[in-house]
Amino acid sequence: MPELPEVETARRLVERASRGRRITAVFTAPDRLVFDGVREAVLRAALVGATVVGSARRGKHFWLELDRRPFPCFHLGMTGGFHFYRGETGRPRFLVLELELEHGLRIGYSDPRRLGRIRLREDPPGEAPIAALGFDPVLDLPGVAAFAALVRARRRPIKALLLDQGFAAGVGNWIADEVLFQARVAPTRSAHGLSDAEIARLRRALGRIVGHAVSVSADDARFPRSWLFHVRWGRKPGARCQGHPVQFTTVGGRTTAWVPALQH
DNA sequence: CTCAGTGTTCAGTG
DNA sequence: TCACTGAACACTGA
Repeated sequence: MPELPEVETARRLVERASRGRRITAVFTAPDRLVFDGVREAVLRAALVGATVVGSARRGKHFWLELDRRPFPCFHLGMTGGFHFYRGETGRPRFLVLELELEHGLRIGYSDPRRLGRIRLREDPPGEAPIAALGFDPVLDLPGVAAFAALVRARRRPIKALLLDQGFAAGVGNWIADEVLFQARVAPTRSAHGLSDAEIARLRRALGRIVGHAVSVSADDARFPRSWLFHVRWGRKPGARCQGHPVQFTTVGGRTTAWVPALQH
């Protein structure tokens, strides 16, 4: 489920496994889609022999910092994920990239639907596509006044704005729905027409939800029972949240779960 | 067998 | 410029 909290959790796991270690071997699957134009030989030359010194994230993108540039950058799409194992027998299905580290641990990136992307960048935050991202709710959440100005500059439905990575980097479908639910704002409302109080509630909900999800390593079993999250999957007819019916519609081109009795 | 889906980008339209 | 729609990417699982 790679939205911001899942990506941050993946980043921490990958960094913990690799920081201070040299990359001794690289395996790549022949996948021109995920590698987004990066040739295998170029990727291999960039990675083999380099030592991982850290990592960073912005929105749903994260990258490994090496002892030399360029750095490998990852976007997990909808189905990308990391696996940790030793030996070739532990390889996951749909493996796209595998890094073998000097202590023998292998980090495999697999992506069944191949919507993720792996790129090389000299300066990840200063170059496309990361440079075009909006604020990150964990790193950069604007103050109330700045947040209100950003929101009111647009006339799109507020849910479509929340999903726009150029507005808030890292917000995906479930976070957008959860933020609107907890802020008690209907997803179809025009961003331009929201009141000061509604915008303040949206900002607080965004910070609180993303902060909590990150603090529990994106483990949804540890999300509070009151969250809409637990009933939004599967479009179950008759689903209820906090005693009220859940409505499923499409907003901003995405499946949207909301509670009309509580969101106005 | 059919269809929706945790994401993004691009072409086309208004 | 803004905003919206649909398609494309490719596969799983209900």
